Amino acid sequence: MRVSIKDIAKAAGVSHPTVSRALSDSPLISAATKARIQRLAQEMGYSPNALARGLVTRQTYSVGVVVTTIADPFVAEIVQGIETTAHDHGYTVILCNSGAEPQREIAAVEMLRSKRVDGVIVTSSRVGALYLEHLERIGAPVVLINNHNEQSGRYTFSVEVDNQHGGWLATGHLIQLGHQRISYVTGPANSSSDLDRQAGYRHALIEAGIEPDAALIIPGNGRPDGGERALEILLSLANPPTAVFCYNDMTAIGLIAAARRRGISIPKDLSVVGFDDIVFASYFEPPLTTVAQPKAEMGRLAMHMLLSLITAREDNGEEISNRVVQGELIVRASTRKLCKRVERRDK
Amino acid sequence: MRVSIKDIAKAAGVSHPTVSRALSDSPLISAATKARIQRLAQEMGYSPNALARGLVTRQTYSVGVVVTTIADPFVAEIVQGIETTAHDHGYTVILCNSGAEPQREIAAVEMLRSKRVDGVIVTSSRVGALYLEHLERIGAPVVLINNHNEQSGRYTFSVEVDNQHGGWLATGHLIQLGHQRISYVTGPANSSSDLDRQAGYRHALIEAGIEPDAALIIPGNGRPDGGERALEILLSLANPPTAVFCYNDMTAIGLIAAARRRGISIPKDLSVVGFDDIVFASYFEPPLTTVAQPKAEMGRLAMHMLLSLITAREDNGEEISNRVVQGELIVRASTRKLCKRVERRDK
DNA sequence: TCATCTCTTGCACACGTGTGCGTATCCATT
DNA sequence: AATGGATACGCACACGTGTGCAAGAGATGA
Repeated sequence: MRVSIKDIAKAAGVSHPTVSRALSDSPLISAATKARIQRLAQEMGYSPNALARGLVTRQTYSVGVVVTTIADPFVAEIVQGIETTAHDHGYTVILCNSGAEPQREIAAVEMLRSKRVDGVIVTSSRVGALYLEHLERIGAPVVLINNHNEQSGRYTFSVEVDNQHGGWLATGHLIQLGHQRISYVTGPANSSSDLDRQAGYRHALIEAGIEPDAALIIPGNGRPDGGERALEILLSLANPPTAVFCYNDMTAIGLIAAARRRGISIPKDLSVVGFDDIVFASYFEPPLTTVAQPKAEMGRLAMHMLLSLITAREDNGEEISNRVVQGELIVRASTRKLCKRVERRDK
Repeated sequence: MRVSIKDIAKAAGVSHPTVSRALSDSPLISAATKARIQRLAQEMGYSPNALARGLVTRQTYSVGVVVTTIADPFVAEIVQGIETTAHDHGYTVILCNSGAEPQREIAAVEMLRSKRVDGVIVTSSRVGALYLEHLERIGAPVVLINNHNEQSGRYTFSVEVDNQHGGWLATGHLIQLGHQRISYVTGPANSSSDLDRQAGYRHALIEAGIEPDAALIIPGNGRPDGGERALEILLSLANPPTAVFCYNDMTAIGLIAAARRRGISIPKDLSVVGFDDIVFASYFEPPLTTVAQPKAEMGRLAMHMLLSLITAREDNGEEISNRVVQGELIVRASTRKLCKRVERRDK
């Protein structure tokens, strides 16, 4: 049978409030009985009931983390950062895979609400207006990762990478290597991160005096198969590019695999840049040039922000604002200088 | 303010037990009031308090999942399987990274005990006797993944891949390709999975009439850097092997990267087999031949087993036993037939 | 008409913990 | 010796929910 503070109270010949106070190290209890009760609790194998405690204190010390799928290594690294920070502050993580199905997302949110989590971190790729409304109903602060939300509510904030700057870095790197015709392979449709990376790409081109060519924007989907298809489209172009910037590393990997099958050498015939710097980026052949997102760091930041929001509800809130972190260009071997090939300038 | 069943009771002009029964669809309540109360609950935005419910029913519908690190894509895929199955049965997953630090593991277990989880799944690489004892103290059933535990307790069982058979498959494949000198690069020290894979390796060699050579067993650590170092050792051998079976894919990747730097061609000069079939195995160059573990499936199985154990506590338990699943050899391009090279037979 | 039975609802308690407030004890001060 | 204050502890209630049991209201049969 499970031992409660009442059992300890009976064993020690005191009342249960005394035990409660002794275990929480209250100054109201004499040092002698405090020590006696603590030893007793230890001996009897007492474990405080977090449910009962949460019921009365209205604090559960647990946070919900909603992801599309934890099997995505990019997501997993973020969650790693979240969990570690949460643990260090005595918080517990409840994991929810939404699988990008709205119905499942709703169910997850309802569950978190029911469990009375102290806060929520969401790293689904897109967050519809309807979903955000549900999120607000939890009645707990919410932090979004890589989800730009225009009107951050009273208690919802976000941590995100500077996608535009990242796109600018990647494209600028290719330009500096001498490339003029540079493709962009898009990510999932309508994602704000895709649009921002693309904006950075355009910005870098214009800055260098290169006219952006709509034909060089090739649709992808953020997954390897999207990259594979993109390469085929790219090759069918009348005037194919000498370099390509991909929405993310997964896309780049697919594209490179397809290129290898077609006998196209990377980076000799085509330079490729990715985005994210997933775990294996340096182990691919060729090692992938990419824009690194500080994934674990972003998880840490999000959790810290959430902790601030949680405690800010009691204290009058210190000012918290959305946080934007910078990606970092990591040059490996999938890009190289454009040289000694006849450069075909259109128009 | 949060709405409780008492608030609904007041609004409906009934007592709170009536509301409780109406919402749980009890046959004791008339259809009319049941409908009225359910509609009222909907309107008032009622969300049941899982804490209070768990306190009285002694069921929390949440399970703890302890992993070394969720950032390991292999682990993440297992957790994906666990979470999906848990969700489908109305259960919630509490995630704990142990980071392989014993102190952290203990803390995690204590936290899970405090939260009164209904069960626990552990997929840390090694589980010491002391740790298992702590685990038992949770007072909830435990399922271990890829952790062979000799004496499974009253409520602890396991799901694991057949490591010995997997090692036999990998080595057999190399033998069939004509290789005679085959190395094995070990995993983390003293892990039972490593010993079992090595046993399968020896078994396949002996079966084929090849004398196992202790010099060909090279220490690794389960990570890429271990594989890189292994390659150097391997090259320094007087009579180097023509093929190598690595403890896992991470090791193989490191080994292949090191080989590339040394100008050694895979699979022309050296055939390489991995283990696990991590997500990117097919995207590496060359695509990796490996023994696939059904990761998501193992997660599913473990969760199903846990559900059985949980419900079996009330019903008299149906018989549950440890489960062993078979890996599958996946032949890609990192291995190939040994041919037309002078074969050096020792002794 | 009265007893019995079914249907519906309320009362009271329990789960385990935290906390405001009252009170008993003891020591020091006047 | 009486008063004051500090110290240490118990009483009672609250958090939100589930459930055994009693009780009231009708309906039905004798």
